[in-house]
Amino acid sequence: MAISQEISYRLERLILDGGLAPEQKIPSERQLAARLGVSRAIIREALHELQGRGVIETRHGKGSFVASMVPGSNRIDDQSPLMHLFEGHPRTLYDLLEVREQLEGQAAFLAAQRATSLDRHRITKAFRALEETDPLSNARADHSFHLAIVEASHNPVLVHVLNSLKNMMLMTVQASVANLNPRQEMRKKIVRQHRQLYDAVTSGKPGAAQKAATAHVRFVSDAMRDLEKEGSEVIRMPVPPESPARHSQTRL
Amino acid sequence: MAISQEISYRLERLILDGGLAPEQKIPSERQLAARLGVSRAIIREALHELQGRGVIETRHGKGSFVASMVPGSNRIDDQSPLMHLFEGHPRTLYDLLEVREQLEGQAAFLAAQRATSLDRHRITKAFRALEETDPLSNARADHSFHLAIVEASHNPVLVHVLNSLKNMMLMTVQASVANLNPRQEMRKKIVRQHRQLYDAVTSGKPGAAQKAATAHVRFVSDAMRDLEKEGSEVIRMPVPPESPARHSQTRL
DNA sequence: ATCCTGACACTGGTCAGACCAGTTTTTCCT
DNA sequence: AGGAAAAACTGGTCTGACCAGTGTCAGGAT
Repeated sequence: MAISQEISYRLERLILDGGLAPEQKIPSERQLAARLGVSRAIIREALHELQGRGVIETRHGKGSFVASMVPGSNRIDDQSPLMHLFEGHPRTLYDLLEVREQLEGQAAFLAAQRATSLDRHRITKAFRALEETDPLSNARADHSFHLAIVEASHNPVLVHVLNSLKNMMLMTVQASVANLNPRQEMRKKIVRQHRQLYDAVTSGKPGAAQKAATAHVRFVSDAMRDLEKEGSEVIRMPVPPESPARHSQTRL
Repeated sequence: MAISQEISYRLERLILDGGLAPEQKIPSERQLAARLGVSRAIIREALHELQGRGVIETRHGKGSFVASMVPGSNRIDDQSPLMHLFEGHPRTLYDLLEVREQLEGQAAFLAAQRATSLDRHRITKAFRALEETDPLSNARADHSFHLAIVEASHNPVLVHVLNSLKNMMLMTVQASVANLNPRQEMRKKIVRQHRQLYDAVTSGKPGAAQKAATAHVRFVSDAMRDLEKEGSEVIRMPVPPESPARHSQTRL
């Protein structure tokens, strides 16, 4: 393994083990180079690696600092590189929602057509949980609800594609919930949309289900766009990954 | 912002947009340095940043390569379990076409809305090639045509998702062409569908474009279903992978 | 005494050129 | 033609220089 990678690895370990606290300043590049007996270029490459990973931040003229991580100490290193792409490119959020709008609509359509009684049971369960859940853990309930519908589409490819987008979906759902929930009217509208979607799917109305799903995603997207205009922070930290027992998973 | 970060950003974007496909080799550090007019150290720092977030992989003596990651870090390629599913269960072909129908429709819709003159030029070129090509190499021309439209949607997520389905898409397109082309009436219909799609997209009619695209995919899907009933072999070997000169490459 | 100002000593950012170490291609001798 | 040496790639590392922000602190003007 390259030296720069060994060093980035060591530094990361040091930080994660608590040797270096968040916001704490990291020794200067020249100091590190001298102390570790390597050239400064190597140190810079190692730091850039950590930077790319979001572990540290670097400020010209000041130095490098351990990035302050989210409260809750979820340092579970995300498995999806795309996450990072995301953070840097907010526009991608809307690109994603654009695709989601379509796929969720299709999933709802197919779910309404194909859902078995077992599927409907799962969807109902998720829907109830969503209604009863406090807004805080709402993001996950929200996601579970949508997931149940997607799986009811009985299209493995659709499930797979959307599953690939899981992390990002979680993030957008999270973002939407985090930002939209505080607003009572928003929340009410969203709840109503969920109800419409639920009704359409469980009562077997494909067209209505599709409309409800696309409208829902569209609404969330538009709402976030508005929020952004107001200057609010839209992008949020991802929800810590969970791996719920996925029944469809076995089909893949 | 530092130059190295601008560069890593640009490369990232390039990859996101599908300009650089997974497993594809990135120009050598010295080439990039020369082409971008910066020192090699900068290039290395940028690459280390991308490396840190798992976007690329670097092999000593060989070069740097786009990590085979797909939206959500799940690869939907030959190594994917999906592919195995495929072999044993032709039904997946129709699941795939179901999703494609939707996404191609959306892509066509967006392309009709957003295509720049350059995009239209590319689409036109691909379309002409498609018309002039003999049925044998038609599969690739067909794919290129659809790809040009997808890229004109200017939605990186859409591009990337469809790009990760590339192998499977090629397979289906190939299957369709191989099976449908021999039948004169079929071929004529398909040509007419392509023409409709082309006209709608280049003349900026989103609704018509979407209809044309979904109808096309639907037609192909139905036609194959019919063929299957007749006992013909539908599934074919995938087209040998090629790495066509991607126009985005020049943006480096 | 207080407030500015400017020199200086930090910090990271960039560059040039060199050499080492793997990998691939080319060349040329057998 | 076959195979081994040589050359031409690739990334990995080092050195030393200079530029560009930031902070400090002494000294002069008020």
